[in-house]
Amino acid sequence: MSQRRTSSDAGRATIRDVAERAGVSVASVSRVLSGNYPVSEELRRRVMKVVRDLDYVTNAHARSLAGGGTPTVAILINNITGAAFAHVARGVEGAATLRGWLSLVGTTGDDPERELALVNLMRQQGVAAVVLLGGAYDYDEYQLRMARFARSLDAAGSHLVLVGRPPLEGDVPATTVDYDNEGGAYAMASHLLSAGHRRVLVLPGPAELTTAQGRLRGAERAFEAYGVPFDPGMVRYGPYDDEHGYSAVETALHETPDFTAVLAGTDVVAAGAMQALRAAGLRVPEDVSIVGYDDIPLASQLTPQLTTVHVPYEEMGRVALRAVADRREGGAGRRKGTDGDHLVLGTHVVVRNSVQPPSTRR
Amino acid sequence: MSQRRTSSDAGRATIRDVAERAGVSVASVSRVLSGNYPVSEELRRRVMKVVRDLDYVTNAHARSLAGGGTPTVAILINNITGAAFAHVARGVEGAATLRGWLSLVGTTGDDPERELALVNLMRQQGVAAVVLLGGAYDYDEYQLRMARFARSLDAAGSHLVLVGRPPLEGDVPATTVDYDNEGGAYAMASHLLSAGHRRVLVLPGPAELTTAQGRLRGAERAFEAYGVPFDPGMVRYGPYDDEHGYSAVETALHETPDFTAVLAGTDVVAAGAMQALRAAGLRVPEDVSIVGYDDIPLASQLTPQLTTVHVPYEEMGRVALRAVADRREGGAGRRKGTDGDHLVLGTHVVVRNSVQPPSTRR
DNA sequence: GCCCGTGCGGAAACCGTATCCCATTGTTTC
DNA sequence: GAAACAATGGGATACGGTTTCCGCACGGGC
Repeated sequence: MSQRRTSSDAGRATIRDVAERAGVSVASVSRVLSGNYPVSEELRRRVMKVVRDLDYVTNAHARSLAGGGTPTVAILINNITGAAFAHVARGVEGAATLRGWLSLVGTTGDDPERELALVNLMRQQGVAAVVLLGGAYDYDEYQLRMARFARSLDAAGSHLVLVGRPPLEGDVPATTVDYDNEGGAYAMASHLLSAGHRRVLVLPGPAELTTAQGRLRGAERAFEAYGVPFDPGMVRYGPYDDEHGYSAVETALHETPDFTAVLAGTDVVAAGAMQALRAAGLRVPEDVSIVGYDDIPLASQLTPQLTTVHVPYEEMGRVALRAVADRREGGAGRRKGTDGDHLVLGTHVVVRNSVQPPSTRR
Repeated sequence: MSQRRTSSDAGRATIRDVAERAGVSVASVSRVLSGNYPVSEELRRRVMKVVRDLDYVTNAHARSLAGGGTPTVAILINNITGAAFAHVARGVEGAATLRGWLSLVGTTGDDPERELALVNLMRQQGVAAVVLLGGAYDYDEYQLRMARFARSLDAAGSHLVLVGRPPLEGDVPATTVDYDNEGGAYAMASHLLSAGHRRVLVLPGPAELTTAQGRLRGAERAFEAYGVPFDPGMVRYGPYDDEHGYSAVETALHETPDFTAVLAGTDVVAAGAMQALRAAGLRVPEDVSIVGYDDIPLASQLTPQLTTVHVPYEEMGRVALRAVADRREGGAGRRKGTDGDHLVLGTHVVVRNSVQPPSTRR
């Protein structure tokens, strides 16, 4: 009633149409096309000609129902336009394409409901893996939720991959691809400290986000290592966007104006912070040094170019895909809980022009 | 031989498993789940309980084979990490999600071979539409190639949508969603001219790219309208990236150093140009004014914030999806060549802080 | 009390492809 | 020259759903 095929709807050609028109059986056409069975040259020519004439392509749904089919990987992401995760997506997509895999993309918009709906949708699609990108909100429910996803997917012959999130606790069938978040922050803060900065404004990001927590922890550890007391009053949480960077600096300039450097949780936050400093008549890095995190293209487009922590986002994407591909080839029956299900990639500081020893002027 | 199911592979639960376990027929389960047929409360409860127990989800492939299924839209893009087209992708994806549609993403990497392969792949997937993003290279072959795509997809009950590309000539079953590219460039150039600039360095982009051509044309028209002779020697073609912006300005500072403004084909190019100017000891906008095109987030993150042309990328994505959705609801049999298959969205100048009347100093 | 209409559940026919198994033909070997 | 064999094509079936067509049981009206 709601949907009906009109007779005028030619629809797409089926393998039967091809077989009929070529005067051969359906099985033969299938064999010519998949090429995994010996066929005579004559048959191949006849079939291929009709295929070209009809502009026939096989129906992927039917094919995957019948057993064959292209493996598909689903990429779930909060926000496509975030540069960092766009790079991960590119890594996954690129590696997938290289193997002839397909990639589906869905955005969750930070909504747990949509996340659930999307995971189920992907389960319906029979995807080979679901890759979940981005820092997680560290609510109690998170672990349970992800564990449930992992088990559901696993039971359906699929697999959950967490990228840029903390690994799951316990014996959960999921793979985690992570980077040395805390270590990067440690190195970055050390860089500032060794340049002589002592009063540092820290903008870690949203307090509940695991990446922000790790970056803050790294900074604290660096202060400790340098024997410099860490002042919690210099920490200002807020979203990972330039507006927060701007307003946080603006406020700090009133409340704790003695800082000589800004440790931003993200390059984008650093960009906002830089603007606020400029608006206040302060020069970067002469008056205030500033560093970011992520090393997205923006970092080198700012003036001065931003010293930041390089995170191998694209590589993480590739690694994530390789992990699921390997697991799929190596027999799906691999024992759960085996190692190799938590991969950690390194980070490193990229020194550019936004850091200078503190000026004596301020 | 290559692939075999082990008996230990539980696989996913089928509708038959659910039916059996609930002690009802397969048809009943299907009806409960799709909800388009009256079922007793008792039946619904029984079935839903088993569905939850088994964590069952329907097989999307089987479903779409049998007629139903979620419509899917394919987004084909050169480079996921380009900010502008990431926004279009978000528009498409968001609108798709809103209607319960799915989105597939593929990247072509500017390779015509891959583009062809992907279009065919999407055809196999039976997608409702293929959305092709990005400026096109204006080779002779382009029109033929796209026309072929359009007809193939149309014959298969799908549809081709070109976003940010010039419309196809002749009676081709495709939809184009475009923006007033030339008009935006015209307005942008006029803005510079009315500020008093006469010697303007123009960096339109790659000479063969349709968007670059349009932007250059708009600038020329503005010069004409202002009665200012347009000097072709001030035009420097090159890729849409910051390195080109940098090197073009660097060269120009040697060869034609009398320019007082830079008209960049893209915000990213403008960012590179700005860096080169700074490196040469020139201030923006005091010594040289600079404008971009696209209005991506970067534009407002630079210092000074960039005056640029706003292109409604996300809106274009939404419009593109709406176009295919409408066409699908309104009966696929809509006469080809009817109007409504070329939509043009407006652009406008966003004035920020990177333009100032030319200084007398230089 | 009987008949008929209504509402709900079941059996079966597809959807388009891959593949197993068997039949046929041509080739080789004794 | 016949039999065994390799090569190749065809028929049938399975994949997991949706949907149409039916039949059954139940209830109300006469």
